[in-house]
Amino acid sequence: MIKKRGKKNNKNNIDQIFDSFIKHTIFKNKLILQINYTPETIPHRENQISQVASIVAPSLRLEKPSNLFIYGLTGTGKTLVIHYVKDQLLKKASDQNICLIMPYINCKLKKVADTEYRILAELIKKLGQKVPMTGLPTDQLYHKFIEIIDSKKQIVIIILDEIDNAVKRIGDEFLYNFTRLNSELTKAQISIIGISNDLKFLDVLDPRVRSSLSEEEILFPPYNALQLRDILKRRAKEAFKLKIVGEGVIEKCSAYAAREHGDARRALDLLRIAGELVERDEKNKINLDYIDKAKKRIESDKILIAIETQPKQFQITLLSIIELFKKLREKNEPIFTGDIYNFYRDLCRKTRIECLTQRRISDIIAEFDMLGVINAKVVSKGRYGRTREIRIDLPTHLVNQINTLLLDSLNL
DNA sequence: CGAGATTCATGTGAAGTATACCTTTAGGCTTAA
DNA sequence: AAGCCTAAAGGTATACTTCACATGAATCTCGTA
Repeated sequence: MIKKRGKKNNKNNIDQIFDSFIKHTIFKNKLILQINYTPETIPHRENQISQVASIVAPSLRLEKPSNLFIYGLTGTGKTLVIHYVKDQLLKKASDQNICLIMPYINCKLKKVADTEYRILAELIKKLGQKVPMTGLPTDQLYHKFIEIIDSKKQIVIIILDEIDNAVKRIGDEFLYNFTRLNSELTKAQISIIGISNDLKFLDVLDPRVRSSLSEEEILFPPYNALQLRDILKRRAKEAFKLKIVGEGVIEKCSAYAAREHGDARRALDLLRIAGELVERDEKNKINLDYIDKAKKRIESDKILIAIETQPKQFQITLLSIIELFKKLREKNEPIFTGDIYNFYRDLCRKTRIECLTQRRISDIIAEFDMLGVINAKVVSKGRYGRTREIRIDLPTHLVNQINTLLLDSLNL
């Protein structure tokens, strides 16, 4: 989002920008605020850490640990704790010369690990072998996987993050297969750690899968404002230079995040983005205004990135929704699937893009609903049929931003 | 007037198709003995 | 004869289409009070 400047002094300007970046940095170590950073200590999660640790500990004696199911809202430190314990355990295992591997898979990543096949493929890739992204029968991947693992006596702990996402998409059969994998193994043993953001996730599982997956369960409660403040303080101290963080900034961040069900990731993002904004403005103090600015930025950026990476047909569909939404904005009336499809078809005709069926568009709309970009609800309008009632609950400026992004990316 | 039938517009599931990609296999060509 | 390359054959996953049936409340119909 760098503003375009005149071409005349381009070089000078760039120089200036770079120079001020070097001179003006307010960060001591920005990595610390990044979400994938694993700190040396994880405050307020000691309990969970020791629980997880005691559950996976048997692996150090080459015994199969119980399957574990972890759940809690976003930003409650689930992934962080798992990574932490994983690192410690792997270190210990290599000290003791024990064969232990713990592949970590995030099942949410679209086009990477959102089908049974792709999860397996990813898993095999993590183990250092390559498989084609299409063309092979799924059970052949299972065989290959088993072959790799069963080559020696070892413990394999598969970590499936955001597992609820995968199950919603493709059903729970693959979990069943995974849990039964042990009976095919002779030397190695597998156990599974599932992580879910959805607290009710276990209820929708097949009872067989459910009982074997959740031999152990750990709930991660949300952080409260005090704990968030503590976490932020510790990280801010490491991340920023002295006297950068203004009065009350930490408090405000943690208050915001506490309101959003204690999401620590959010609080950290807030602080980091605020820092980046300050830096860009060449100031050297983070004050409360910047937190507000950062809050807006985060919300829009997340959505914009998600949209930018969608396939073309998804983008056209969304564009149709937005165009219709703009027409109806004043009246605040919802949009229906049929309207969208008509608009979409016209758009395709005009731009000579191949046109999908309504059946497919219906699914695409449902996917956008899952993504949270739009708000779709199936309603029956009695005599006038049944349809999805679609609304967009995003701030106007963001809708406009999405609109231009789509026009841009579709070359319209 | 109210219970039950009808209706509409589309949701939704299942099965089929097109595409892109994979492995296997057989034939043909090259090569080295 | 052995080795290597290539192309065809046979197979799969995925995205999409086609077909067919399911939904569910507003509206209609018609018997009854």
